[in-house]
Amino acid sequence: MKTPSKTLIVLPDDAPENSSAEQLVDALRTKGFRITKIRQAMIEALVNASQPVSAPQLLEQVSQIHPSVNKTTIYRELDFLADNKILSEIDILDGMKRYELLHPDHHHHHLVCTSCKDIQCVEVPHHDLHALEGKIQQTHDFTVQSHVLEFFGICRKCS
Amino acid sequence: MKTPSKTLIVLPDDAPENSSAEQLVDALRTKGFRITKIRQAMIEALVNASQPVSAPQLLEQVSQIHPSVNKTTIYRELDFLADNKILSEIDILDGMKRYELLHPDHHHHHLVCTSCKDIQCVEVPHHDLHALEGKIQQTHDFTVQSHVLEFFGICRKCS
DNA sequence: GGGCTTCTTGCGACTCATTTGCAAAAAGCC
DNA sequence: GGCTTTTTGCAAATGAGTCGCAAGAAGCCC
Repeated sequence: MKTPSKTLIVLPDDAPENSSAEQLVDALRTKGFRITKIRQAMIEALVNASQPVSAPQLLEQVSQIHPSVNKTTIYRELDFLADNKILSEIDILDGMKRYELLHPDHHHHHLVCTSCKDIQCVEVPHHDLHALEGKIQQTHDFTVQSHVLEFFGICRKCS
Repeated sequence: MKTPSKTLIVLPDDAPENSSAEQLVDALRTKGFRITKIRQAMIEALVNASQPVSAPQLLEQVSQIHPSVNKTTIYRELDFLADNKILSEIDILDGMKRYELLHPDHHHHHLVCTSCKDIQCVEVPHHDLHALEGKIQQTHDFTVQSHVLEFFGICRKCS
């Protein structure tokens, strides 16, 4: 079975980005927020990132363009971007949070290689999880707002 | 639909513990490990815990019996117990790991209340996740070793 | 019980992600 | 340009988790 099954959609590495830095910046400007050099640089770094990035990684990247950026600014900006639904936080259990662009129309999960720490995306059929969440709601009187589903293992390169 | 469905087994709050502190201690002794006062106290605390506990929480609990315990000991002991398949680690995204007894015959997930931080358990039908892992293996050349699946939302008391 | 070996523990210092308060700097707007 | 409000930098603090090492306890044999 070499072709992707109907219930598991492979995200090709060269999938077109569906939100560019300019679009995101414009949306923020429209909402009345200021567009500073650092905000701009962070959004660009995040748009260009091939994998979820951590705050320390972003600090290093942004420092190359704006050598005086402070880590506090990076953290505050990450919170700001997450509050504005531009970023989502993910946790690969290595002691720090990572961030990636939030694509409003598609929600995916990750394959984390425990050897090289590489992170791939997988799209999991959502009706299954939704059905499950519905059952949880009924049997546990619990209103599910979100979930975390990540897979850990060994990627092709490391196996 | 008031009765639990076939695919979602509710774990009642008063479910009998299937591993007592004595059994766990005996198993460790049989494997040749020493049973120290702190090891004993930690196992008891974990057996009696109604929810997954963090290292700082355990430190506080154990301190009440052994006021001189050091946090380093707590962390080392948690690693030891996890290595010996007595504990499993869980992550509710609040910045620290939590631990609970590992029940070899049943694997479950959690419902984390984002308001009061209460954690309930849910057993999720495993064949679904296994089927998914099999597909991931084929389509991504990725050998899945473990996964994390946790649900976040609002519990009955907080709604 | 005494002594021995090895496993555990306490201590102190350290790392590192993340947070806080405050005053200075920059953005957007008139 | 000047004003108001948002952002930023800095310095210091917090808090989880880790490390090296020497002292303390468990289990064991006599």
